[in-house]
Amino acid sequence: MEVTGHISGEDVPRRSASIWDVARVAGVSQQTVSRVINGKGRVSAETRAKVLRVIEELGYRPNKLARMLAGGPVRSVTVLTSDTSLYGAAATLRGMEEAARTAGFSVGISVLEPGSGQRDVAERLNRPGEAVMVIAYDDAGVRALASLPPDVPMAAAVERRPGAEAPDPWQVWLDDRAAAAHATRYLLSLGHRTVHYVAIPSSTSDLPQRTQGWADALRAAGRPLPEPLHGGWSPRSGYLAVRPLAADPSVTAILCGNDDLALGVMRAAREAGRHIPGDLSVVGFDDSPPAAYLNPSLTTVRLDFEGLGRACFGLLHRRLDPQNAPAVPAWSEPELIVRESSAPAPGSTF
Amino acid sequence: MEVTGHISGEDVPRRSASIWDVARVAGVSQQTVSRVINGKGRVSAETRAKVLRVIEELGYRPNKLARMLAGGPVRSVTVLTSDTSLYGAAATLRGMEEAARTAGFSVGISVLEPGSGQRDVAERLNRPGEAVMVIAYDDAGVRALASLPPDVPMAAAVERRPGAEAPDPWQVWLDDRAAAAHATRYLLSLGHRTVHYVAIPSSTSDLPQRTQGWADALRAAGRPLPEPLHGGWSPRSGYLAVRPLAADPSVTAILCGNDDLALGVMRAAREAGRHIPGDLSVVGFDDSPPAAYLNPSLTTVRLDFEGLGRACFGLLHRRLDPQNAPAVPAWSEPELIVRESSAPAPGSTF
DNA sequence: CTGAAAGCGCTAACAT
DNA sequence: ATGTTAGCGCTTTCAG
Repeated sequence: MEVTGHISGEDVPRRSASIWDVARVAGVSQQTVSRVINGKGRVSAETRAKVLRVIEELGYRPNKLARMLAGGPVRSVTVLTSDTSLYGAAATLRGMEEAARTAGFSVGISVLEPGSGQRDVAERLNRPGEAVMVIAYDDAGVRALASLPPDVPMAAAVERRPGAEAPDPWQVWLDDRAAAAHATRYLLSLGHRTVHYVAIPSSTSDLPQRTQGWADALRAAGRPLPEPLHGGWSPRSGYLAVRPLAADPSVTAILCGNDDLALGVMRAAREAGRHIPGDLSVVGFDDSPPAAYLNPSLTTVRLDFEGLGRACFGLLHRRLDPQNAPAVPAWSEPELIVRESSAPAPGSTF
Repeated sequence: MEVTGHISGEDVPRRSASIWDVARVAGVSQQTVSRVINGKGRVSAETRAKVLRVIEELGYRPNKLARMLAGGPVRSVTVLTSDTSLYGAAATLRGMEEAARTAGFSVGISVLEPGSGQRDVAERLNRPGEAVMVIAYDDAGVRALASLPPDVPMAAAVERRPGAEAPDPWQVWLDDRAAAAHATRYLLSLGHRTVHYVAIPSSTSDLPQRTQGWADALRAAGRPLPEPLHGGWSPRSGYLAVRPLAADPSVTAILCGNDDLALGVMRAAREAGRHIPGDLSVVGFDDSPPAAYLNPSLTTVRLDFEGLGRACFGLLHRRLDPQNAPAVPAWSEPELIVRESSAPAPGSTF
């Protein structure tokens, strides 16, 4: 047999270096290596240099698992969310991540399945007591929030629960209700007799915030309150929800629970031969990136999801470390962005 | 001082129960509890029942960290991806998750920052040797893939590297090149003299697959090859990239690197007074959910990202457990979906 | 400044 | 069928 061993047997370590290997090679105690890594406790410059050199040499990387197990500093958060392809959740997530990363936290994400139970949620935590953020805009998120063990340090971005008198101090939300009311009043001000509403799925058993705001405004103005239409999250669901009404000339203004629904609604209306905004005004919710480029461009409520996500992390940070965490950053209130999809009611004198 | 202690001192465990607590209360050894939990080794039905009861009582939940540290079965994957708000990445992620969850793996996600370096990627792994999937459609993803330590078991969804003779067996991809060529030939067949292209950012230093496919088709047909336009990922970037050309009547067909770009392109064209598809045909890439509902609805290349994600996990699974992992599922090839945004060239006799 | 010892919660290998 | 013994890789004590 030829001697080829020394080529492939190039001293490849079977398993990556541990803190002990570094200590051994550097000729110091394992504890000293730990000190160098964490910058805690005083170590002579010389020793530190040597240790760092060996770390480089061996390609040593600390094992997070072990560190956490041993009760090291937390510095990590898990975000529980469902369906990252929805704009609101994705944008909130971005805000959370940015803030967490900036504060030196590493962030992991775990996606909730629609059918996930209580047991399942607990299962996702690496260890009891891990820090968690929840994006609870839909049913799965709300359930996850509810089934989180009470001892875990957490903060959540939620749809505000209607009538919550003493809101959980570890939750943040946008004032969807006021925003929906504002958008509705805007449409009424254009001369529309009433406004129809296509709802996104509710995260609560009660009326969702956006639906309530819409109803608030209609009631306050003494206008007829149509039955809300039930959409999902997708353009397709908006299309299907509105198709039965699309041709009805008495329907002149539709508010949608999100921009994707609005897209489907506009298509259903066009297919029914109606012109937007001439015959029908459509207003969305979210101001997602495509909204400004649609045809017609979409009047919509801009929501500061990223800011909300940053604030949510701010809350968590203060909870974990009340002494040193900076103040929770503010976020923007919802704002109506008027574009091409809304106009005075047909036949109105505006 | 009044005696209120027994009210608040309600025996609340300061820290959650460990396997030892269960063992102690159940009057068995800690190992027996482990056996019950994992269903390994024989335990008498009686003992098992008692242990389970105590587990329930104490609300005991195993600590994943400790389990992993101790070398327990892996059953967990981390997905590295950048920007989950892009349709392609989000859909791939969904496929990966579904497949992994189905196979009994828990999946965590870590989002790559655009500027993340080599060191940073290694940092995200909980322990050396953790199983990883990478979604490498953009620069950050490709860099992460490259800087992954060679010993980690991984699989990746990638844009195919041009000219890769021996493709990595742990990678999956869609044939973007052929799909782009097909879409381009389709436009030429409608009588367009040539086709312009708005590119998404490249993940490689070489020409991206979609750009190549487009060029392939043009060259094969002996048509002029315009300089590709460089877009980003957003509708806005498509809008900005095309605006300079939008009014040019010699531009009658534009292929876009994704649907969002196409949205921006269509708007730029309309603002320049051009009618779609009468004056200008626009074709997208991805067939994202909104595509069918746009005005006009978008002709686009449907890409099976979810299937690709499932296949990617299949690959990883076989790598981790060649004996028992099922065959890697197939995924669909790209398919051109013709809708309203494309039509015969103006003045053509088709 | 540095080292030794104990233990985080769990599983795998040996006992019995 | 169950218990005992080692670690996994790290961070806290506590001693020098």
